[in-house]
Amino acid sequence: MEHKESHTLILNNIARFIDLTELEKQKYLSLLTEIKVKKKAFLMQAGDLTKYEYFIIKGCLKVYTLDEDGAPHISMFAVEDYWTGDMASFMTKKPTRYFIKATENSELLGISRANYDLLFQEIPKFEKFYRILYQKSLISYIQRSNHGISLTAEERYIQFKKKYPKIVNRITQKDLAGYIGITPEFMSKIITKVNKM
Amino acid sequence: MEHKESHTLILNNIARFIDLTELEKQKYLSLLTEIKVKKKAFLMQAGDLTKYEYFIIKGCLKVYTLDEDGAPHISMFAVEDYWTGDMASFMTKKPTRYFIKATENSELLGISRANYDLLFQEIPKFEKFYRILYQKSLISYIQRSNHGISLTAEERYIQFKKKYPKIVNRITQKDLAGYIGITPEFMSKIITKVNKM
DNA sequence: TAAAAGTCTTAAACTAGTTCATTTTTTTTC
DNA sequence: GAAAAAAAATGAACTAGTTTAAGACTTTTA
Repeated sequence: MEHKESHTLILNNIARFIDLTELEKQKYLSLLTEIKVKKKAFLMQAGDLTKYEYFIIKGCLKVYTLDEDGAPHISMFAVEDYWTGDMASFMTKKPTRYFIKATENSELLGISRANYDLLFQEIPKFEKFYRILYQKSLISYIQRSNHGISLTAEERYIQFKKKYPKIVNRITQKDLAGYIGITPEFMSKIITKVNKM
Repeated sequence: MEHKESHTLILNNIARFIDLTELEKQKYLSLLTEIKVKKKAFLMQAGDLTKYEYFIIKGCLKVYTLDEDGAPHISMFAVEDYWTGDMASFMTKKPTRYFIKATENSELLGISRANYDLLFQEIPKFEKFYRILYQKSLISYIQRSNHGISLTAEERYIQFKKKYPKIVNRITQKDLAGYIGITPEFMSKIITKVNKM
């Protein structure tokens, strides 16, 4: 059966780890909510209760916290075919400390907490999907947390370019600095230096 | 039914997220391997193929990599009731870049990759167990990777003491420095400073 | 399309964390 | 329980990254 483009995208993402029957696909899609968010608009702000976990169909968003001095620390950039949200807040139902802001006009599919719970009852195969999804995310966050404490800012920048070549060109240098964990001024120095190497 | 102490420990860990019948418990326990490792001995060294994922019954181990200069970067301390290993290498069946060394005489239960795969076939409920286990680990690694880039070494030390009060007293200052991501000399300075605050 | 707002660059003075070297204290080993 | 090995403390000289400030460039908005 033919699906609309956004549905094909998310079903392909899921098909990486589990096979669904046509009926299961329909059931799954019925649990999702379509969300559009314009450039510069917020999907989530600190203090909000986290309604959804999100899958990005189109666009780019930054996920960040603000420290006591008001400086942003970006924990991820979410683009097409990525999952994002604040899992801690989504699971505990406590207010989030994160902001999620679109850096481009974006289209997402969201799953609510109620539907997430329902999903496992109705299609237990999704336990496997999330088991593998979380396992892969875990591997990449373990590496990131090691790199954060063991590499210099310059090395982290080089790693980022290698790992996410397509994302580098879609974000500002300032936001990249917020992800690498340095000031925009020092980011500028690093880029100048690395580019002339 | 009565289980031996190490089995009670791991079954309680699993009972946090799923209920098993007595038969399932027996089946699960039959898939595990008992492992003992003496203080200063390695459970794993860079270059090894990762045979097991481990559950710690007793003792303490450090999981770390060595950088080009030979400096250790510790990614976790594993104590009683913790899970550890190198998930990336365990899943991909490629050699690990990690060392796991016992800092105390330790007893573990290991599950091999073959038995891990078998487990999901025989007791599909374990998909849920690992889904939740990985989800919780992910939440804590996301936080750690954010802290690594946004907090000062002193703040990371204070966080560590708050989060793992029992572990602080079981490890050397040098190893703690390797975890915080600083030199032992600077660790010494921070501790002196924080203790007189 | 002009003005406003935000981003990027550069530079000088500063601070957090490193390096290297030495001494003291604690732990391990025989 | 003495000797050896490892860990911890201290200090001086150094480097990676911050802060503040100002000017140039780019993007957004009316």
